[in-house]
Amino acid sequence: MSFTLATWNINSVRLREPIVCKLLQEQGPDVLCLQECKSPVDKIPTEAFADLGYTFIARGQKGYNGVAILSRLPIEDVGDKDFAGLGHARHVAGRLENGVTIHNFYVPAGGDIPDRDKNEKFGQKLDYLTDMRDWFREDKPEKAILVGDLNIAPREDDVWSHKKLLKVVSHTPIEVEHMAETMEAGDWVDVTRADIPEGPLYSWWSYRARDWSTADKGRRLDHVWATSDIAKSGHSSRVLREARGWEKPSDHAPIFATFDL
DNA sequence: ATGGTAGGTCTCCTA
Repeated sequence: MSFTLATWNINSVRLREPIVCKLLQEQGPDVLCLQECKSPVDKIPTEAFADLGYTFIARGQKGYNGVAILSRLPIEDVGDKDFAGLGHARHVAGRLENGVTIHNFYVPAGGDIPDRDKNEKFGQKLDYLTDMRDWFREDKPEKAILVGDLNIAPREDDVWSHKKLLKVVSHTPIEVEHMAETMEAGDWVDVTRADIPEGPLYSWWSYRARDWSTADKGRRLDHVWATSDIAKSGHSSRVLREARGWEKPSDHAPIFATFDL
């Protein structure tokens, strides 16, 4: 069995219902994981997605955060976890009939100042990653895929300027360390980078840039990981960069990967 | 060094 999975920080699923449908129609992923739905679950516009053959699993809250998994394959809701006890809707998991578990994450952005003494949100981000690490250590994931907006660009070629971003939240050494520990704890493999080892693969460009594509000051904040037992079945990774230029775009582009299992 | 844009909600918070 082969299935294609996509992950996309949608920055309001209600406002962007048309481009979610466009993605489903034009790209036809079997599973689409969304982050920053910014909607209570009962206000997610699921009817249009259902008409295209997609069921959904979601966790939501008013105004902030929110994650959803749209799927045209049968999928079972296998729960969520409130990492770091923030009380935010940032994680949900589903299981496909082939036994593969899909974790959909929206890791806290962490505010502007990369110092937990001066900025509580940065501490929460680090704590969130530490809690993920401890959970994966305790309960070793198998046959699992982890996707989402992890809000960290770990490698030098994951940002437009490594030097200029070393002290910018998303690319600081302490965040990169925390991410590496989380990966190691779950024996996760970065499928996107296993597939495409070199060069920029940005998935986010600020709304504040005048000409985002020409300036191309992007970061790779969105990730597709798989546990090492199934990571080799992942292939055909890509970023749908054009989606950043669609009508009323999200500031993130979707990432794709296909798994043969 | 600074400010720039976007979304949700209800006046400013978050990204």
